Amino acid sequence: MPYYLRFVDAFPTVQDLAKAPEEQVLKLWQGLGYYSRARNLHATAKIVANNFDGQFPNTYKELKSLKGVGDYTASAIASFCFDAPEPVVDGNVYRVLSRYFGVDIPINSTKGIKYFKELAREVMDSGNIRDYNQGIMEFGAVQCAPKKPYCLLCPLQESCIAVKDGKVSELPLKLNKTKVKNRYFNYVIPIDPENNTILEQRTGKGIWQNLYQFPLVESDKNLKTEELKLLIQGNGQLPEYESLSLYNNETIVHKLSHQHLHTKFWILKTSYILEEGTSWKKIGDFPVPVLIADFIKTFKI
DNA sequence: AAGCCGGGGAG
DNA sequence: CTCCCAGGCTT
Repeated sequence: MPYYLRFVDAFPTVQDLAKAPEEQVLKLWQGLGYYSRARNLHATAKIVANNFDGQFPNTYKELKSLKGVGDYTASAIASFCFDAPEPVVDGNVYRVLSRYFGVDIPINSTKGIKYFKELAREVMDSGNIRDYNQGIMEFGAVQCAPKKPYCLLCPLQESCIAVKDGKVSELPLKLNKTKVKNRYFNYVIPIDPENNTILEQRTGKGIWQNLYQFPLVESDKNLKTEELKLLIQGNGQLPEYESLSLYNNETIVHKLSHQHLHTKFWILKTSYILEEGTSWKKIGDFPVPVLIADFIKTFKI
């Protein structure tokens, strides 16, 4: 709610969002993760403002053509906002349908995605699509929960196949475990005599696209001070240092679903004035990943 | 079809 | 600690 309220306060209309700089959008999104959603939302606002005269399209097909709007979101908007008879299939719906009908097709397989969408369409209440769609999702979230669902007091327990077969805890079936990759991050925080530092924007692919961070030295293992010193020798992006010291004695392990980031923060004191740098007072203006935000919070310059 | 993308909460 | 969670895009 705090994120939502700040967001709509900053961008009351689609035009406001469309004309905002991406940095402001990302700053308001900071901490939520999945930053591509913020970028897609921003891109879609521009399309709606510029190509649709500020009017959201009202059909599933047109909605789905918007960036970041896939099958679920297009169905949700079309049904909630325009009363279109489109069934929503989110994680909750997968759970309710797979259990109630006893379907063990993996929900993340091509076959499963198609099967559950068709099943959802068959059982939906077209004449009351808003309440139906929101109801089945809420039912999945509150009653037919992932763990410890309330089967004993469930109004559907007598006709639920999973209850009958004792397979509630096994459904829905999902394939593919994510394997975790270990990465070793060394953030080097330059501090000059005027308390300037250096922030860089992450570009290209991968995590935290377009967010900011301190100069990063990635390695294939944890580094000792001398090893880092060797690596940053002749590194054009870092100034020569008076001192280089490790800030966190314990390596910080920042865990994403698919990556464990073993992180060390190094304080690099320099006597150069970082003309192109960022004043420490202003670093709060930049959108940064939680890992960086947590460091900034604890570090006293 | 498989992989990638973040962070938080529950137990 | 470990386990679990979602929807869309890219490769």
